[in-house]
Amino acid sequence: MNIYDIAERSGVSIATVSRVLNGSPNVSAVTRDKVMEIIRAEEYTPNAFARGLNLNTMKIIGILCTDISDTFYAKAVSLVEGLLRQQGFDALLCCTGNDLENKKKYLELLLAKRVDAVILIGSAFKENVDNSHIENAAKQVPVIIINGLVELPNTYCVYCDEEAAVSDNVFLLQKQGYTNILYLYDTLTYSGCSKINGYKAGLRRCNLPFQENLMVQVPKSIAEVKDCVVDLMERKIKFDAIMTSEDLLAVGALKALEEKKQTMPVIGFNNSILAQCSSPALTTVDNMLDTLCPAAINMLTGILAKKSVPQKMVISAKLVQQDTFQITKES
Amino acid sequence: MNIYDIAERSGVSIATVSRVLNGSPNVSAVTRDKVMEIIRAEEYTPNAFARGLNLNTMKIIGILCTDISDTFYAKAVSLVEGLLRQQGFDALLCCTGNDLENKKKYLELLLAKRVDAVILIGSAFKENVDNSHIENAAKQVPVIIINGLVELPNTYCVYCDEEAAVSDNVFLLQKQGYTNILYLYDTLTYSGCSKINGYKAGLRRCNLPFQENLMVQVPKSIAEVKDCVVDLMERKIKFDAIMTSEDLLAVGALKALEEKKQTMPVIGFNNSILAQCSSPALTTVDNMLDTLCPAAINMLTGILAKKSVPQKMVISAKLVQQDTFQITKES
DNA sequence: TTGAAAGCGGTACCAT
DNA sequence: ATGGTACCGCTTTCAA
Repeated sequence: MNIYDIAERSGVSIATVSRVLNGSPNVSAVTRDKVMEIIRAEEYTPNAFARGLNLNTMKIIGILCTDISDTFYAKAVSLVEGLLRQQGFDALLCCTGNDLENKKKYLELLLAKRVDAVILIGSAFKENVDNSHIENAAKQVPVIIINGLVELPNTYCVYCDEEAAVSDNVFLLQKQGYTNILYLYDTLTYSGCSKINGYKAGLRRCNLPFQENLMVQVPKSIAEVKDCVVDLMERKIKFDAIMTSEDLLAVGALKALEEKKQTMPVIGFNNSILAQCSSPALTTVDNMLDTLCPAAINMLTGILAKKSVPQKMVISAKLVQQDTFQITKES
Repeated sequence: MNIYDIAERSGVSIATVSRVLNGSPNVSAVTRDKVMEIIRAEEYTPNAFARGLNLNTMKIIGILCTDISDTFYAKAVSLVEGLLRQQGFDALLCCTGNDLENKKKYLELLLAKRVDAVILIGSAFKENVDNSHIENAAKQVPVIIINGLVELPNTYCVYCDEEAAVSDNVFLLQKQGYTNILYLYDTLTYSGCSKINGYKAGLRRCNLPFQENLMVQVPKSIAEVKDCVVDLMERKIKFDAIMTSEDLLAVGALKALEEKKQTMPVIGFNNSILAQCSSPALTTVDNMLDTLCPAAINMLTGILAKKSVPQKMVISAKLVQQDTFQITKES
């Protein structure tokens, strides 16, 4: 069933059927009704490929993320997908993992499908050496980065000032007398590095020394983090508070503390469901996905509508105080 | 840049360029090399819409799930997306929520995009009354249901025997002397109902009475579940073990137990990351997504290759014993 | 091995 | 308000 069949059955030309389909005002009510009736009766749906070929768009946005089974990305994708749909777009999802070759390959796959734009979720897409794949992509379609920073033509970033957030946390901990702050991180993405910078900046701000052995890289696994932290404690590394680059790591740290029957402030990152699950509930940093995602989609629609939009938008994070650390009144 | 440009620049016809692009053997090596060189030099990518229009496929599979921010669905989508990509498909993601109207609407949106097949993740898509939308969809493309059961022409289901799993758990608990088992559930999807049936079947199997007030529906929120369970305890409802339809609910229950300084067996469902996060780590049921998803994709590729595949595949669940309940040796 | 040309199913311009 | 038709960029059949 195609537009020719509908035209024939309704006794009009395909041009008129097309007008009806696209809600053109230049159709008489009588004709419109007649055509619509046939369309409904035949349960006709226009061929999206043919439309795409003409209009050069199928209203599909490519979403790239490293791993959607990670609660943080899952939440981001969930928000983005919903917002895109509100705007009449579909979301083509592509999970790349952390391998650069895959990221490049998948980005090209998305572009080959002629998506209208690409949204990169997470800073894992900013490589430290070579961002040429993003640069090339941006030559074809707008590239929006959520929670990452890549400054190139036709790329737009919406992110949270995680560096400041971590620095602030160091400051808050120090203010309450915690001066040996263990910092656990997993990846060295742009975001990962920002947080480390924040950690160091926070220490400087508080005139605290940076201690090499208090900044440790751990695998992204609760059990392994737990083992690492237990190991640190058994090796008598001295620390009186823990900050992490991700809630998951903090949960591992909590398990270590529990095992060693110790207690100290712990601050996670991402305000994920894990922070509520752990016991005690984790104090964590909300990096404001609920704000970032709508902002990103606004940017996107602005860009596609050829409006002028800022290339960069920074939002400050928010500390969510649960059981593992509370700001005292005076601080 | 289109196939005509490439043809012109390489001094051949578009037919030949097309052959080169599609790896046809009927092209001389010389011609092939010449054309490929131009293609590379011009960074030409064939227009997917035009291809789609001809071949009537863009190799895109629609994925419907109710909520991808739920860890269970996130994991399923993650697996499915990766497997599809291995097979050269892209995934068009669509999160519907639980509203039937939305489910219908979004299913039609996917079909309008001419996806090659639809994968429904979760039993939430089997409505108790009206599954006509699925039936209609299946008239156009194969419909695969992961962890749900809908028996209609051109629909294929891969699911886990959750009823048996719950029943078995009741049996195991009873064997260790727990006879007043609280069952917490949230939704009454097909899966939700199966589990309830399993709970009742388990009780019958053990000659235990079904107690109305030990089967309670709760909101899908840790804090609210906790409040509910605390409330039950304060109302002196007697129970000595807890089973839930989802890990999240079990986490809430654990929080209640912690608050009331009580301890008893708790068994969650889904083997999600939440089960590892909670403290103590939750004993939970693995509904075998790692097996279900590959099986589903195998089915799908079989169907699209016009091979004969079974319409239904059932896999048994597996109890993952962590800290909140262990099977003793003799049981 | 290669090319010409007919579709695929729409959109939109130009007439009427 | 309506119709005729060129065109979007590719695949594929048929001839040569």
